[in-house]
Amino acid sequence: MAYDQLKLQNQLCFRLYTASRLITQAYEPYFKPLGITYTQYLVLMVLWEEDKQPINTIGQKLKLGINTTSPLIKRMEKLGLVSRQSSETDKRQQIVYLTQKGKDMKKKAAEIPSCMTNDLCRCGIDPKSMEAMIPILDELLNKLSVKEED
Amino acid sequence: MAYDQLKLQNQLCFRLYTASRLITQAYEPYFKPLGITYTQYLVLMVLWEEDKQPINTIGQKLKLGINTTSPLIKRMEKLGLVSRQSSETDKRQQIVYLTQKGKDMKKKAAEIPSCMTNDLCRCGIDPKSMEAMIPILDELLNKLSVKEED
DNA sequence: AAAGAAATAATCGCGCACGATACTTTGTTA
DNA sequence: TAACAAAGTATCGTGCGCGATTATTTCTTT
Repeated sequence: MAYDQLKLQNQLCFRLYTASRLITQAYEPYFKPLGITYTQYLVLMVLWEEDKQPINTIGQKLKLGINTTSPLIKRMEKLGLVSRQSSETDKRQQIVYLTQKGKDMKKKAAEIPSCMTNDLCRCGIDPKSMEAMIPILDELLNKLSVKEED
Repeated sequence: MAYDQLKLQNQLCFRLYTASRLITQAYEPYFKPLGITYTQYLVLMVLWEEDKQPINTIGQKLKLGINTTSPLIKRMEKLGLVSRQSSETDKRQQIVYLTQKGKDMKKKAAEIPSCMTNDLCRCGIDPKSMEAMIPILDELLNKLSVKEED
């Protein structure tokens, strides 16, 4: 049984890994004109929903470590999308906030999700099937996130 | 509607991306003692199933480009897991084959999938739910792969 | 208040991923 | 056969992800 499970085709992880990569690649044509990456888009979404958040909070929402978010925000700062300043109540915290360019990007990016949905449909992908995965993925993410907090 | 879709919680891509990362992290404790990474494990699985394959074929099976696989194989060569030699019929092709160390690794890695299954169960994750995702992911991967070939 | 623990962030090193480019070998076409 | 197109590979640059370490600030405990 162990040898069977070794087979590539049986691996859930490989499918998730590949699906993630291929969908991110499908997003790419929409991000390139905006001059951002998928990960930067995620950070922007967090900030569009609520501006001025500590860098660590952003990382928690994206489930990324500080060692990933810190340089990520730094690059976004260099692009002029965000800026940061130390919290007055806690000097350890770096509060990240959107610049005007970062705010304006929201309008430019507004159509990306619907474009992506259209693209996937055009490939013959059934949106209903995809939606069926969401609760299962949420269960997986919740359980795995809890595990991380041990 | 576009603004609704912008919200992080509605994004399938983010869930796939995060699930992939968290599961790969869960694998990590098993790979570390073996001195390999998840991606290298994938290459090994391809070769365990059929030894001596062109580097490009390996990449196609993993849906990775030559610009990823080439340096990847190079690192695995340095680790002594694989070796390569030019095809005699087509000097362009680099045939990758397992060394003894690469073959021996199969036995060491044999228990990883069942260990992972156990770990996930211990987190309260229902294997049946996970299996339900596999055909949906396969549909997604097939459709997206076809798109790539355009 | 002083000492130690915890939280937050930054940095380093390494291994992916991937777009872009260049090079060699093979196949095709005029 | 010569010129050109295509296939296969390698390399470079950039941006992640993440384990590990360090530094600063805050909290806790005595």
